[in-house]
Amino acid sequence: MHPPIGETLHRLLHAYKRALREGYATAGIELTVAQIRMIKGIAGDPNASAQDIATRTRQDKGHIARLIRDLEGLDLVTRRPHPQDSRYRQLLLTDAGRALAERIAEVEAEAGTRMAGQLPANDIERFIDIAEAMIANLEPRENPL
Amino acid sequence: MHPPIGETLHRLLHAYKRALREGYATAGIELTVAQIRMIKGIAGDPNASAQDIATRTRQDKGHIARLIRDLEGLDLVTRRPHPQDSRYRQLLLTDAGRALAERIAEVEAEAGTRMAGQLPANDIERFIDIAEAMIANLEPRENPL
DNA sequence: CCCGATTAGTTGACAAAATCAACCAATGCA
DNA sequence: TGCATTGGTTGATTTTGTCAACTAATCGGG
Repeated sequence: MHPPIGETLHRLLHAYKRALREGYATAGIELTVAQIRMIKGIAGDPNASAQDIATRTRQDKGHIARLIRDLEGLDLVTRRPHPQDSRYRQLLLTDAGRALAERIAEVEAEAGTRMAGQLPANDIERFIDIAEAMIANLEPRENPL
Repeated sequence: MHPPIGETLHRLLHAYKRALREGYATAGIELTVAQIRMIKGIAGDPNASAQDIATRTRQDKGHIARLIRDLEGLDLVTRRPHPQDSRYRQLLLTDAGRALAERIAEVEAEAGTRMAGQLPANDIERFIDIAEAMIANLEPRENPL
């Protein structure tokens, strides 16, 4: 039988986050999962603004602002004003931040491999595609095409 | 391209929980997502103990104990001692609890339908199967067979 | 039968994650 | 110029999750 999808999702993300935390801990990375998500977000899109990341990850901008502030305090991220529009603050990783991002990528790849286990790569791709489709279904479309 | 699976999972559960909260709110159900998970857990397995639910949902037993205490305070759940082993406390829904569970099921079915969107039922089942497989991969097996 | 180990449950303390609202500064536009 | 909008910051709070200590009940071996 198929368990309800909601329960499955809860348990899966829970298990995955636990695996990540363990991986980070053994790698000596002392950041929270949310902070690490931020690092990855900035690494994957340099010069993005906090607002960009907030909308992309669908998270509260206040929450994001605090995460960035903390990461800046740890000298992992720097902010510089946008040359044209000084409301924005472009986000960049410091050297330490970039080095950390690489280590994070390793840990995540490991966790991902462990999670994938014996599943064929095909299934994983399919899983992600379905998940993205479901996200799109859930999101209130302001600009339905 | 495929976004990293971790990000996808985060966003999916986030979007799903938001959809649930909205559904609960419009249905006039004033409980948190975690409390509602508990109600469902008890509804689906009457006479289960707190420990049963903790292990099944992989959640901290202290967390579970508090949720149950609150739900009992709301007259949605009752506890009675196990006839043979008085360490256990069997969990049961009250009449109000059962009535609520039905309304919850409706809201969740709706959210599930919305999330599934145009996706064929086939894909959804496949998704759940893959997710369950990944959970199994992540869980530390104490009894590897 | 007794004693130590185990198990279910409770509680305290806390950390992490998320939410909501108010607010300021810079920008864009009518 | 005046006003709505946007990016960002901060405060307050709620929800969720984690770890540890503790009680009470049960189990199992000597």
